[in-house]
Amino acid sequence: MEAEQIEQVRDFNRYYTRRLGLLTDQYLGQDRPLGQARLLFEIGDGGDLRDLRARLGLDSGYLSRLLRALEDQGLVTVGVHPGDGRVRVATLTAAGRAERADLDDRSRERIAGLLDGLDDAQRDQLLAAQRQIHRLLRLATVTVERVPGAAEQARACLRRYAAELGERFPEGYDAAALTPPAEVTGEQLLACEDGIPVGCGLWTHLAPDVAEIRHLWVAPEARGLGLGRLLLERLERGAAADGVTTVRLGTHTALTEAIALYRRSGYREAADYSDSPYNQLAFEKSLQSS
Amino acid sequence: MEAEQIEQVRDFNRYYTRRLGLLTDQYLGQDRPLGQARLLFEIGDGGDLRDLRARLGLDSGYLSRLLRALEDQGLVTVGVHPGDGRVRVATLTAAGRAERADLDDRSRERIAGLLDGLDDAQRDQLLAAQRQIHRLLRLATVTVERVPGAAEQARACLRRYAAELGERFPEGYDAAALTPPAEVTGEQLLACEDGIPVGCGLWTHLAPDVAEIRHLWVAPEARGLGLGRLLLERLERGAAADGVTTVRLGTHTALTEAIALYRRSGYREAADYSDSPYNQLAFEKSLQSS
DNA sequence: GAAAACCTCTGACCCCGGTCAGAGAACCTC
DNA sequence: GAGGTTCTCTGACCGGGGTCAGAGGTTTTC
Repeated sequence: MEAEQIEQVRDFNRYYTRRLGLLTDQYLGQDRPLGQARLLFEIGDGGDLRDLRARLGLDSGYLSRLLRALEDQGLVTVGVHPGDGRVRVATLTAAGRAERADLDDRSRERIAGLLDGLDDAQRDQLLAAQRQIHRLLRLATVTVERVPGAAEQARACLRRYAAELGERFPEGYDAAALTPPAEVTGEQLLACEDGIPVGCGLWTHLAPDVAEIRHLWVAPEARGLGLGRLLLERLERGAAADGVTTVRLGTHTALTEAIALYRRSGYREAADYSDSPYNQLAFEKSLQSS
Repeated sequence: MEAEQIEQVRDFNRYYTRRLGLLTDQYLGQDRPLGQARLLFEIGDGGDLRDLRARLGLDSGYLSRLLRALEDQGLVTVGVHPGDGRVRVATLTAAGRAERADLDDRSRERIAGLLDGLDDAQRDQLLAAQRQIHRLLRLATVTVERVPGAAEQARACLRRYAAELGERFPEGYDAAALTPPAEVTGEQLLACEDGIPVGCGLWTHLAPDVAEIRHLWVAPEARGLGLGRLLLERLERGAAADGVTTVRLGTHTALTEAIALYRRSGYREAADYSDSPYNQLAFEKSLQSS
């Protein structure tokens, strides 16, 4: 990686935070301490203090005092949780909601003021570039790790996968078919974003030089990042390193994005090799060592 | 402007600042208060306390205490200004320079760690998108205002313009030729970024329905933003509103970017209308009312 | 029903960023 | 050289963010 690229990113960050400081921090800290403002937003439609503390990462004493301040201003009421007398819940009063909406408006106005200086085409360019950066940064922070077949996080992914297939297949889906093989002879990968699982995939041996890729799935909230391609490439690389020269996989005609991904990645339709009723299409790819 | 666009910008800002908080603030405030870290950077190769105060916007008492803290840590020495005994100057010690370099490195490493998750093509995309945003934000914050012909900031622009022409014209340039007409019958525009002049331009009447555009210039530090085009459009719009149907302008063959801009903007080469020796090329455009 | 676990609040405390008033030294002007 | 100006430092002060220990309730467990 070039030092110049790093410098450019730093420059951009400097510029952007400076501009943003003018756009964001000030609007929040208008006449209210920042902590209070953040809390006002986070309370939203009410919440346990326990939750709020966790979400904002606050000390219990600190939170308590912030809430008192907001209560004194008539923006918040704190009551007892109906189910558990130890827990307390905060809710916004009408004045609190108005105040929050007001902060929100001011923020929006600032952004509008900025966008005002651009014409339509330029605005579209700006938004497109932002989407691009957002996408790339998310992708860059995703970690992909090898995990044992029984890993709980991987199973959680498979459960979500099964639920999705049940919705998407016209004939429904029997979750039993997704159970991972008793022992994975290849490897299973788990993708996490900020510690939360957002994708998985595995390959096993069908023969010493033939592998099957299965359970390749990306969580809906992480789609469009290019994570499917990333997982697929890692799986292929792992298999190739293990002597595999041919990769097969089966899929269902309802999974159109997956099929498109396979085609883009060099897979060609092949004779069916599986007896699963859900594998309506079979694909194959030879791995050239590179 | 669509509410949705504003929301998207806000979302991006939220995401980016969160990510950046992990990338930037922490590295600075590693084990040193933020104020001290900023000061460490700003001192650089030494500087008057007076300057530092102005640049960082600090109270003299506060600065004094920050410096004491850094001095106690052996990172900075404060001496007397050779020329003026009242003024004091701060310089980094070897340890101070090392510390600064260290902070710098840590920042760089964070960025490198982020970019690590991307392949070459994605990195290029990221940088391109950042450049795009940077450009558009700068353009969005530029203000363009009508100013009287004698405005000091406009004259400053013209002086810089003349200096540049002197360098770029093989035959040199006589600054007298740039003096604005005694009275501008049209209007003069001044573009400023953060209050600093970065461009200018004006039009005057050659006849009731014919205008000449002159002194269209963009400061080197603001080139590539699309500011030239912006100024040109505003001038044309202003002239059109005043009944002008034909705009003329003359330029020099050495000013290739300007010529390209005129061509892009619908100007066609025309017969020379001016007697200025620097106007080697003449352009003309009819304004259709729109 | 007693002990343990859980949740919240209170008071005390810390550091940092920031401001103010005034003292003191050096400089400039006349 | 007197008097005003400029620059810096010191001490005092404030508010906000943040942490800690412990008191006091409520709930769960045994």
